[in-house]
This record gives sequence, C-alpha cells and structure tokens, in this order.
Amino acid sequence: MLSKKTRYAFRALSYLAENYGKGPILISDISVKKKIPLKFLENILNELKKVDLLESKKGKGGGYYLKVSPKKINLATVIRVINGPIALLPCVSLNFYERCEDCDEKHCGIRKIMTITRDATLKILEKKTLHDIIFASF
Amino acid sequence: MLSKKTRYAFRALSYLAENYGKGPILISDISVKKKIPLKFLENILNELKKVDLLESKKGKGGGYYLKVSPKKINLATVIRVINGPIALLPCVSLNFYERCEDCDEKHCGIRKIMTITRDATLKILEKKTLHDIIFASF
DNA sequence: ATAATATCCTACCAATTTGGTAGGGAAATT
DNA sequence: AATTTCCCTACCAAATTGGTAGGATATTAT
Repeated sequence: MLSKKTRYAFRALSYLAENYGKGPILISDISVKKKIPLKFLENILNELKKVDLLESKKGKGGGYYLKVSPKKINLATVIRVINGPIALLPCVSLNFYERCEDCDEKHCGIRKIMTITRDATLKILEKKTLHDIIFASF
Repeated sequence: MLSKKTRYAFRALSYLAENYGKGPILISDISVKKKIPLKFLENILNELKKVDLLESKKGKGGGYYLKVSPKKINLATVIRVINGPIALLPCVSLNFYERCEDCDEKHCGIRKIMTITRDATLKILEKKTLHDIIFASF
C-alpha cells in the first residue's frame, strides 16, 4: 500500500498541476486547500524538488510550481521518490534492487511471477501522468 | 513491498507444495530446510491454517500439509492472508476497502488509475498458483 | 496411564518505519 | 531593514515488523 505521505504528495502535485503555468503556489495554500499538515507538506515538496519535479521561489510572490508539464510527470516516478520501490520484492526492483539471501535467482519461481507483476504495474504507472489524474476526474 | 513474513510464507508453502501428498511435514523440518526462524514460522503456518489453506496433525507423525492441491492455491490469496491488501490504496481494495477522507470517489483521478493497476496485478496473482511457483523454477 | 511428540495459544519485546512537530536559518522582495 | 517564504536539522509518539518465551493442548506409542 502507498503511504499517507505518498497520497499527500499526489494531492499536492495534482493541485500544482491544476495551477500549472500560473506561477508559484504557496505551501500554506496547498496545505489549506488539500488539507495536508503544513510542516509535513514542506518535507514532501522539498523531496519532490530535490529530484527536479518541482521548482521553488523564495520571498513574497514565492512558492512551488511544477518544473515540467503535468503530462511529463508519471505516477511511477512520484511513487518511487516518496514511497520507494514499485516491485513487490527487492530482488525484482529496477530502481531499488537488492539480492535476496538463499535464493538462486535463475531458478526462483516466485521471482519470475513477481517480475511479470512488476512489468504489468509499471506499464500502467509509467504511462499515466498528473495530467491524467486531473482529467480522469471529470 | 511484501513483508519478510510473506516471503517466509511463500517459501514454506512451496516446500509443502513440493511435498504435497506425502503426509504431514514438521515445522522444524520446514524451518531448517527453508531457513525460517522456527517460532516465527509457527505463527505463519497457523494463520494459513486458520484460513483453510493448510491442515495440521498433532503428535508423532504430525505436522502441516496443504489442504488442497498446489494448483488451487493462488498467490493473491496468500498475500491477502499474510501481507494484507493488494491494491495500492484502501479505497480501491476489494477485500480491505476503506473510504478515504475528503475524496469524492466518483471524481477521483488517482482512484481510477489505482483501480486499473489493481486489476492488472490481480489478473496475474489470482491466476498464478503454488504449482506455478515450483514449476517456474526449472 | 504416562511419557513423548508436536501443534496451538498468549504474551511480550526490540528495532524500524511512519506521520508529524518545533524552531530557527537563508534567500528574495518591498 | 523588515517582511515573506522556502530550507534545514532535529526531535518525537504511535504503529508496524520481525521475532522470542513459555506453557497449554492434542495425539500417539509404550
């Protein structure tokens, strides 16, 4: 399951996506409109900034805004940044790979099935973007 | 990601699947062969028994064994018992549904995408069985 | 009967993760 | 210089995870 933090991230990002091109949006604005604890939201937005999904501006007239178009930010990317691996096992993760103990990967039946599952999931999450989120809501 | 407990469950179950029809298998045997902490494994097997995937026998000659054929135990079932929901959000879970706060489900874009993801995942995990795990390993 | 074998049950525990708060520092604007 | 707003470090409580301890209960063998 996705963490609460990840759900907050999606809510915040879709708000920024709705306001894409309208200049910086205040953290406090997002916090109020999307009902996300302000200080917790700060952390989230900062992490998203560090991976270059967001840009920020300080001082009056400042705030956060999407660095690229909502059509270019897919859900897999967001989940990986805030939530971690998408695969169900570390040994089949593309971005967070870890070898599993006592397991010959070549002959592991669970691994094979989990690889198929990962691919099916990624096929969707890498194609769907913030744009799809806001336009799927009508 | 699946918990370590769930991975233990799969390892134990595939061992029981390999020995299907050979009578009860000792917890201690599974524990040694599959390198799973004995007392922790006890819990796991017990949970699997409570949902009727396993049967047990006490006393000498006792142990655990699959209640039904390995072909009839799919991975989705196992994950749900030991790990919990398969969906990425509670509000799209079939077996662990919970309404999400401040969200109109009819118009929630995230929800729609997560529903599609859930279906794609289930399509695989409900079809693949313990039998597939042991025969995918050759 | 009773001893031995093996599962079952309740309770506990330490480490990690999650969700969140506090408070000040740094940069930009007025 | 004051104000505004993001940035950074540190801390904290609650929940979850991974595991242990110890005995109760059921079955079988002697």
